[in-house]
Amino acid sequence: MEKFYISTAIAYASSKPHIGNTYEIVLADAIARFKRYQGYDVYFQTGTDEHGQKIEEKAKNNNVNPQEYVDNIAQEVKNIWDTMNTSYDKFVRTTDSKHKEIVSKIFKKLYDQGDIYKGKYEGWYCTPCESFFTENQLIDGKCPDCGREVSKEEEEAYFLKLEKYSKKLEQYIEEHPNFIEPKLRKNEIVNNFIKPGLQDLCVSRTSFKWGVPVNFDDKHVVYVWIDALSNYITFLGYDLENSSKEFKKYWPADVHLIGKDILRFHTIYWPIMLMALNLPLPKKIFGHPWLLSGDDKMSKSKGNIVYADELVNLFGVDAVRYYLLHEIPFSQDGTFTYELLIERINSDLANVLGNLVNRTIAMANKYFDGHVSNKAQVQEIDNDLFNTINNAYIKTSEKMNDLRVADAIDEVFEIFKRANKYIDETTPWILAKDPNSKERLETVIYNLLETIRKGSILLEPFLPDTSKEILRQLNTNKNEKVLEYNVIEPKPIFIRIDKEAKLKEIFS
RNA sequence: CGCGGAGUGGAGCAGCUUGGUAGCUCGUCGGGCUCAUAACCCGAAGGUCGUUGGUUCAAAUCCAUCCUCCGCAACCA
Repeated sequence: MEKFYISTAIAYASSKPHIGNTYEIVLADAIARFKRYQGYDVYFQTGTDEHGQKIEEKAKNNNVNPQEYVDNIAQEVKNIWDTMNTSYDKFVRTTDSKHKEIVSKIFKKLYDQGDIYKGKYEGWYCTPCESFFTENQLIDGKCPDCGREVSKEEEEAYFLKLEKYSKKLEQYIEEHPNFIEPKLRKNEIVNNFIKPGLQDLCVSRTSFKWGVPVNFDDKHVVYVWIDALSNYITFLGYDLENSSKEFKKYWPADVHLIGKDILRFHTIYWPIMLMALNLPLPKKIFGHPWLLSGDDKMSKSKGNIVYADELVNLFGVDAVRYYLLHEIPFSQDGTFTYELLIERINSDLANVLGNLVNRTIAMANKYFDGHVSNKAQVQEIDNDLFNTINNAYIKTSEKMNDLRVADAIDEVFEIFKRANKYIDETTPWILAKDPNSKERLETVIYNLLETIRKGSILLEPFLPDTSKEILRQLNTNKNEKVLEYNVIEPKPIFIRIDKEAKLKEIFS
């Protein structure tokens, strides 16, 4: 069986993730589920990034030790991931002892072979704040935090030789046009960083303690990104000499799904680390766009943060999943508003899908007491329905292969739209009035039930609960063709929402 | 002149690589139907495709200029 390894970036455990951060795990989940459905042996990894200065500070401000702080946030992250019904195989945390051990080993190995060397880091130091700043971080030449004078200082630090691998990386990117996607992100990276020339990266810190110690020089801790990026291999069982079977099976990753803001780390530092370790590079780094709140980036200072669990309480998991998966374009930022969410729920989920299932099952009950079998009274008019179903699988697969998830969902919904039209074309309520049309009527209802069954199976990667609920009402379990249906009483899957009333409720 | 992207009917987007009647979803309006969640089906209105110029028999699509918005510009993650 062919393997497929997909990862999300590990969430930084400094605060609770908002709906934009949650987008990534849901997107990855849809891809992972679809690959499983296609028969791949999928490994899906996510987790939290728990070291670094920010976390140390946050913990201090909250009067807890850093470990307690990240334990708490990691649990919150996991809860949200679970609330979103995501099917990750492993939830990793960088404070894991085995992970830290391997990171230390990696650091030491790179040092021993000369890819990491000890040098001097020069920067502007603010004594009261005990922090270093770069030239362009300064505001009017003063400390950006407190506004006081800064002085030029040097400190010892370890550096990773990026320059050494620069040409090799550039060549790799050019030879693998799908390595960085979307394409515009590739241009940003190549033009802004690689072509002008890479400077060696400072990969140790002495200004704080919360990290993986450099085991041969304990004043230093390993730069969090070295630590964080390693998660993709350490938790799979990578070790310098004795890597696990899982590692050998699943590495290299097929897709690292990440936010566009951390592309630099994944397309420059990470590949170079891997080259230095003599490991193959991941096949694809996909930098997805952001979900904006209205027209603005979500941020605490703007007070426009929306959380996934709040939305789930208001609208249900699959409505939120649908919105995230369907409304964000491939390479441009998407927008979140309650108005748009409610409109999508009403028009797509309630009207097109929910109502279709409801009316079909209602007819099966009304005309046949729920017992419907294939009477095979097929007519010319049925063929277009059958074609739509067959094409939907092909088109959905194509879109998913390109990671165009929003377009893929549309292809699934083509099935449900076509089915609604089929009802109008075949007019079952008229057939029901003529006893001679009984078998044709049963064939029509049967065709509809089969269409809905197939559509809901294809829908599973995107809306797993909804898929399950539809199959429950059809009273069948899954995959192979059903010869005789015994449906139960229909129950609305998505209720239409009164937009004005709901908005009033939310904002009051 | 740092690099790159976007500007298409009321809203959100596709089309631009390989020029040739401008497309999708939602919304609006009209009609149909009644199995169903005021749902479903059909039809219509609505766009000089940011500006100006060029290439061409022909440009949303190629070239140039300008305007507006946005992303990236390295050691916080």
